[in-house]
Amino acid sequence: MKRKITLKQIARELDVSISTVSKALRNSKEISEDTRQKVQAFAKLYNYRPNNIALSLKNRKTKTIGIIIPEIVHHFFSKVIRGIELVANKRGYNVIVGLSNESFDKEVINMEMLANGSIDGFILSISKETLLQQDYHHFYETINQGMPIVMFDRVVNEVNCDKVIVDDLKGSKKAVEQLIANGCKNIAIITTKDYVSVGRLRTQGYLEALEENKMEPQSELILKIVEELDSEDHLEDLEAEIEQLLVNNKKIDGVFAVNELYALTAMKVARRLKKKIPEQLQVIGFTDGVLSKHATPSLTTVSQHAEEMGKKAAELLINKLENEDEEEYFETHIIETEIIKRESTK
Amino acid sequence: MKRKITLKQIARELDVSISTVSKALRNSKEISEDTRQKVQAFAKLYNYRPNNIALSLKNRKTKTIGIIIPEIVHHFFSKVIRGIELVANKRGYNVIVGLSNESFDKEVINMEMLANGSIDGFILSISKETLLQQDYHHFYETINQGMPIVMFDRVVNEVNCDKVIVDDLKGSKKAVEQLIANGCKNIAIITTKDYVSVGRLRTQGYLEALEENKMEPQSELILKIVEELDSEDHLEDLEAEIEQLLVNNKKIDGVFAVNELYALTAMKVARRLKKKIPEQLQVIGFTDGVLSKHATPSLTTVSQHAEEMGKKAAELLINKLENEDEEEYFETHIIETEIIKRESTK
DNA sequence: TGGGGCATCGAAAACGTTTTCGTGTTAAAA
DNA sequence: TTTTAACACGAAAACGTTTTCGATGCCCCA
Repeated sequence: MKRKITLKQIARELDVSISTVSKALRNSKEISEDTRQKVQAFAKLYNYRPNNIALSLKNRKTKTIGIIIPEIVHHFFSKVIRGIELVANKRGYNVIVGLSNESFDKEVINMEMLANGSIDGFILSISKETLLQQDYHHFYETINQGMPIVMFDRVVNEVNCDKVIVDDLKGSKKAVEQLIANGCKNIAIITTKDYVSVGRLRTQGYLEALEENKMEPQSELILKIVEELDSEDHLEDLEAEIEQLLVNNKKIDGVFAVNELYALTAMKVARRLKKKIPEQLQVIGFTDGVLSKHATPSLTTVSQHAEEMGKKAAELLINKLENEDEEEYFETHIIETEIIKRESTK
Repeated sequence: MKRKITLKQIARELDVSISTVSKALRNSKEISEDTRQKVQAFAKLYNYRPNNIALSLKNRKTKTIGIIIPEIVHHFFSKVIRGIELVANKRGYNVIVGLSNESFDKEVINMEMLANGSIDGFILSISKETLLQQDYHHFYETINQGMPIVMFDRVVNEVNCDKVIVDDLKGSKKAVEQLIANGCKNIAIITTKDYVSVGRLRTQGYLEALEENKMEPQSELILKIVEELDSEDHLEDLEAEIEQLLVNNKKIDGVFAVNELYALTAMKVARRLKKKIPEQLQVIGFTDGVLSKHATPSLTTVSQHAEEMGKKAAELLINKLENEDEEEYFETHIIETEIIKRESTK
């Protein structure tokens, strides 16, 4: 077991100074052809690689970017990570991830751990608890210390930074319009509580679509799920709530769900209630994940191009990192949604 | 925008030496109560945090572990990451991920990027291409440099390191035995080519189960899929192959698939062929993912406890990192599988 | 012969820590 | 009064780089 070789060791072996070795390896013309060859040969033989940590300390940049997301076992987030990793790697950056697990405290702790020199900038999606408490001091502080942040998907207006979002409002509007065009007269929405910004916006899109089509919104067709039911352990409760919605409102012929789980559960309940999909009930979900494609019937969804989001976020961040001199200017990039038609709609 | 404050700045402001500041902050009793208070107050006021990079350089350890996986948009791998992150964080470590994208070159490059001081050890799952080429020099080299590796799931005997695997053989054997117990007489297997170790082992488990139950293996019931068809773009080809299997062998009344996708596709094809599940055809899949739970009918699976694997791998690695003095000793931890019964079996 | 200029190299600082060792001061012991 | 020991602090090295600035030696030309 031999430790990694350093400049100092090479210098000692070849009986030259450390500076000479360093310069020789970087092909400085200060060094004679002879010594250059000698040093490079030796370095190659011993497979010398500069120590990243030392370089980070010297350059005051680590060439790694920190990702903070609420959850990684999630198709959307893992796709975003893949996108980030793709462009990050291409541009010579590494990626270090922290999970907030939807908790405010873990979000703060994770950010503090990484902000102490480990990374050059953040790409993050805000945890639900943080959104609920509306406490954003940790974002302000890191930004204040000169560390750029790019937020994606779950963002917040109060914080001044680059953002990458999907056009939730327009996306859900398009989805509901699709249902209307398909002949639905009574469209229900299954959404989250309003403090989740994406839920709120999607609800708003639903309402706007109805309004613009002269359809009266009916409060009993709007089901706002408390997030506790999102967990796998509470599937039955979720089913019960949706079942109640469908049973109490037999006229419902279209369902727009703000995520995959809600949509699939709705289809499951509908099947139990002997409602034919899409003949009697059409369903569209937001978030195009694996489930949608492989469901029976397969689910029509609003795709939010998660990987694109990741790529864009990484580009924004790295651009900012590599042009520090630029004046302050924050961009909010909107990723267009796209309706992917499958079997759950006519 | 104020940069993060350093010991040197504190020292200058308070007109003491850097060493004094450092000691005061670490509550050294070398420092008088007075100065200690003064320094700590000042540090708190300016929210001083030691620079991680400097600490890493000094201590020659980074307190971060590198993960290399073939793919992150994958329920199994993201669950493993979550497990790793959980115990890593609890023990004060960060996690940095690299994706090999099933490519040998990217695996090597990623490992080289991280091995130059950025991390203390690796947790990885080998890419398919590496398994195919059987070129493991990058593993040997990093181990040789004193950097420990823990492999999980896709491991290889040739490399001497800690491993965490699921008992693929026993797991698939249990699954097939379950099918036999449920009355299946002609059980097909949908598996991968043999160079994927997990595929090979699961096939072996299938064969052993048949043998021990005095059932003759029939080569026409063994379908080995080339990995190119795994991609989302080749779903039709995959379906075609499976359809051929089922059409050519009408007697098949049980299917064991080595992953979720194969199992779900089998069910889809069966439905098209008007085969009732589970009455006429029972299906069990390996890998318990989201798809299984939400499929219709929901899929009976062999769960491999991905999160447990991650946790165990992280524990093995960190233990090794924190007891460097120990003599060489490598452990292969086997995670027990568990059959989760759902609707696709009787 | 003296000096200018070039080619080649080394010393040292810097990045931000921790830690060892030394030093000066003061109070207690002899 | 002198010696000793405790106390409080600072200097410096070390981790592994890169880079600036000198320093040497040599050749060439006046």
